Amino acid sequence: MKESARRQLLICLVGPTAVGKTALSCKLARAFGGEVISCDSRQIYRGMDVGTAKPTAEEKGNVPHHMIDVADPREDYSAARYAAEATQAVERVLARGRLPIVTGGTGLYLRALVTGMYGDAGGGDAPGSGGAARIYWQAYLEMYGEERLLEALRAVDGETAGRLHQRDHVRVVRALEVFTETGVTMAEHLRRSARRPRRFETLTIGLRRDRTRLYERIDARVDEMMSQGFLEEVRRLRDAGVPEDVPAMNAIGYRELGEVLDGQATLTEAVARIKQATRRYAKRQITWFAHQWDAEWLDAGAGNLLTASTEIVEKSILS
RNA sequence: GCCUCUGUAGCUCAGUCGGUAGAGCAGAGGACUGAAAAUCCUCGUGUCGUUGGUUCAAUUCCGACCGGAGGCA
Repeated sequence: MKESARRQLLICLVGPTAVGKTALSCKLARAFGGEVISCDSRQIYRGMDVGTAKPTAEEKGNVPHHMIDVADPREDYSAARYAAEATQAVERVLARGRLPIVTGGTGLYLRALVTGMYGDAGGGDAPGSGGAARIYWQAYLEMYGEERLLEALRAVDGETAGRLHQRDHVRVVRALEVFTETGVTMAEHLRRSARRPRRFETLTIGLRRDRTRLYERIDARVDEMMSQGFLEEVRRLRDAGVPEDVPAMNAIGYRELGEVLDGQATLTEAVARIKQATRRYAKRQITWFAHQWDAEWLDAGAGNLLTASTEIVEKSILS
């Protein structure tokens, strides 16, 4: 009975970058016999260690981690692929009778794992990325401009066109791509997926931290990354033939340090911009989780963090 | 010491032919379903260096002073 309740339960640990998720996830995993499922769109990639603050062997201790180092930086990863692979990882953990602790700051990936992407369940599969429709609409944008691109979307899916901004090319192109390839509007896909049951029960703990302190931690961590060889890591990836325009290399830090290697920026400038970009990123994460995901929020700076989170987990496991 | 330029938002600056001012960056808030560390949206009151003068009215014109840059000695 307890077994069947547990089968479905995922513990999720979310929050902005540098808030302290890694440390707590390992402690919780030890306390409950759990395994960590990383939910981070950049720790996915092999060879990107320092700059993504991947948990070190020391941090991990004997806690198994999944969904780290599962792709080559040259690959175009996606939320859907994450959902598929992470689901398998979760199921393997559950099959071992252990508790999956999904930890990370990539909201879209968490949603993909827990609720699934649209198109997953009937109604025609949504297209992946890089298909013919994508290329077509991208070319259309080049040729006719963003205004006509949005008009094209309005003609078939006024609802989505109405909520997207003309300049948000990524989303406008995606919405057109979805309709072109499936014959179903994105708005309709979203409606259907909202009706679909969740794939897992979740209990989400959100970590927050005083903004000033969070930003101080970010700044300090970037300095730490630099002293741990972040620049050399970027050089190594380049030398290994990773192109600079792949999604992986568009990650914070990798692009700025790439410019340093190209002689287009000084190291000092780059470090300052990495810190700034990371702070902005943290703010976007805070906003996303605050409005897009239910969580029980705990102050990561509080002394009783482990006890508080342990209590929350225990309560949900037993209920 | 003298001459020239300069002092306006956190920073770099624009501007007001005299009617208390606005850009970029920084910063803040928000959106978000197969690119998400991505992509996109919204938000600009500040002793206009200080102090006198002229004026109905000065950040704007004039003087002095203080700070900064350059030039001549």
